[in-house]
Amino acid sequence: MGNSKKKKENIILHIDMDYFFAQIEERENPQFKGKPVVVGADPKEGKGRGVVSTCNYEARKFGIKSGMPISRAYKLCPQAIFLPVNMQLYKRVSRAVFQIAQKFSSKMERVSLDEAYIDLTGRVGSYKEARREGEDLRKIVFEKERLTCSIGVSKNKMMAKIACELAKPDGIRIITPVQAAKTIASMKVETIPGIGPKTRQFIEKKLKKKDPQIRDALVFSKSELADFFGKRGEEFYYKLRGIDKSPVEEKKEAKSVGKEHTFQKDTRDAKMIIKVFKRLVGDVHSQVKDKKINGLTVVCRYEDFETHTKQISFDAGKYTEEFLYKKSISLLLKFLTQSNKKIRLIGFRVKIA
DNA sequence: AAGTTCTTATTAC
DNA sequence: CTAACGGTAATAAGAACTT
Repeated sequence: MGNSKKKKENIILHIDMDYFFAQIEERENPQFKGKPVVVGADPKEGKGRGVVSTCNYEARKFGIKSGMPISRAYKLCPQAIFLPVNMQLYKRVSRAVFQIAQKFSSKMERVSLDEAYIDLTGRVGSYKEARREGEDLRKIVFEKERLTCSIGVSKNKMMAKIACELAKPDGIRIITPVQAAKTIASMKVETIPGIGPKTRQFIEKKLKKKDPQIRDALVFSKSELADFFGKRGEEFYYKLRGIDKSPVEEKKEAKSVGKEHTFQKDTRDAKMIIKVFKRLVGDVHSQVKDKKINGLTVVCRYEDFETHTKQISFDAGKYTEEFLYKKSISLLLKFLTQSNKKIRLIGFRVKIA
């Protein structure tokens, strides 16, 4: 390759807003600053059923974390400020932030309300320059929105995200290509996107070692990983080595839309269940009424957390709410008939053609 | 036997 | 004293059913 088509060096930036929902609440309510703030379900004196969506660092000092049952968060810190999720507000702020980010490259992939990847390949010529860009972005976001964020820069999406994790909160971290593999070697295998608790447990069994590090998992060959984990296995082989070829691309249209509801108390009250279900169908229908759909799924979680689904397919087309309701209600009723257990959650989802 | 459809498991934010 | 646990979406794998 010693000619004119010298390959441009890939440079990817990952931006992640710090404790996003809670930080916005602090911004809107300065009197919260310095106090523990928890955004999520209503704790209801410790009897609430939801989870923590986001919390600030003061709340984390008490052991509270995202995804934790709100009842547990309440026990850990009953005096915290518990706030409901104000999604409208967070969406508006998210749009403002990423409008700023967009100016740094037209190639941007928003992963969620608070995270995005930006492809700087070709736009900047070096990691030194990329660092300056990142610092710039952080500065502008803070000046315009009074919110802090963290940024990671590296040779691919996965490494940029890991770099960002290391930068948190309110920081920036660059991992150059030569540093990549070595930097992640001592991290837990769950650092790799796609490796969650179940996959980790499987790896633990294979290695006869708990909390395996990435370096430990390097002993597996590509074909071994493929045997263990199928299609994902080959990906893991590369990711464990810091390699990730996935492109930065705009989020595509949703392939399905759904809604779920967890009851305050587990129930078999058909009136109530049907009433809620009807609302779910209506809400989903209003989101997709001008889209062609070709299937639907009904979800039921019983009191013991056992979760089942029933689905039907039909010809792609635009359907009325009544049609969707008629098609789905019979599936829902089967869940009531086929078990005497109380029901914890019901859900309704449609597949977009 | 191949092609859909249905169901569950896992992951991520 | 057991068990704390949302909502939304994607993807993969395998079973079940059709053709």
